[in-house]
Amino acid sequence: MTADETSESSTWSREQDKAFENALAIHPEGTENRWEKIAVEVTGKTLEDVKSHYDILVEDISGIEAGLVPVPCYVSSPEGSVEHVGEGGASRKDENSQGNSNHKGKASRLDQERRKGIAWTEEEHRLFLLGLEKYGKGDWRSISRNYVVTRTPTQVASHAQKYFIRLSNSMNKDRRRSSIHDITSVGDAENISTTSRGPITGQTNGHFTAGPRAVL
DNA sequence: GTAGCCTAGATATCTCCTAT
DNA sequence: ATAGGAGATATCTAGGCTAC
Repeated sequence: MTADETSESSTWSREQDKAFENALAIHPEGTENRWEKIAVEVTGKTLEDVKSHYDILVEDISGIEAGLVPVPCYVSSPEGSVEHVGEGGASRKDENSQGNSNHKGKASRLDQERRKGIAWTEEEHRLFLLGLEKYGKGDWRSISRNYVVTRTPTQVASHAQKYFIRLSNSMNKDRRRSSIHDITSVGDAENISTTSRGPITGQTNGHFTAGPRAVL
């Protein structure tokens, strides 16, 4: 994303961005007069503005999908926690749920294996939001494969879990520490500590659910 | 400086869906 | 009908931040 930051006419404030994201979710593809409705929601922006903003977003996604946009690559930390890239999700799960039901144990857990983990970067989180917007809630595999390629589906799901918890909590509590989950739209990166409401909630088609059993 | 609280990532387990 | 795969949810643990 660069275009909208350079040209003044297309400068988007955080609030506008959030309103835009909100509107996108509220008026999914297929909605009649979608862009007009979205433009109404985003104060200070015209129909053309929101359209071009969306185009930029789409271009961004295309670039990411085409591998043109470099993403941080944490292939294997010292402990080898993030190797992913591929069908990650199943990997560990297979080992656990498949045969080793005997050790729910931490024994094999290499005590230290659990620790830390690599913190999500804003970039990853934004990719996550993009993927969430495109594939919707539940399709962690696709999001992992096409957007947050540095994370396994399991990691994405875990991140999503916390994200949505944070989201629902933040509705009621203003008194929260800032966190990466405060970035609720792809253009919200610099606004981490502000009270952001206008989250991408995984509504791809106007419905909240994407997975077979929508909970959360 | 210390204690307590909050956040976030990882992991374990359960449930449901789909393929064979 | 069964097995395997995938997502959802609960819980644990570590680190960071805030208040005292």
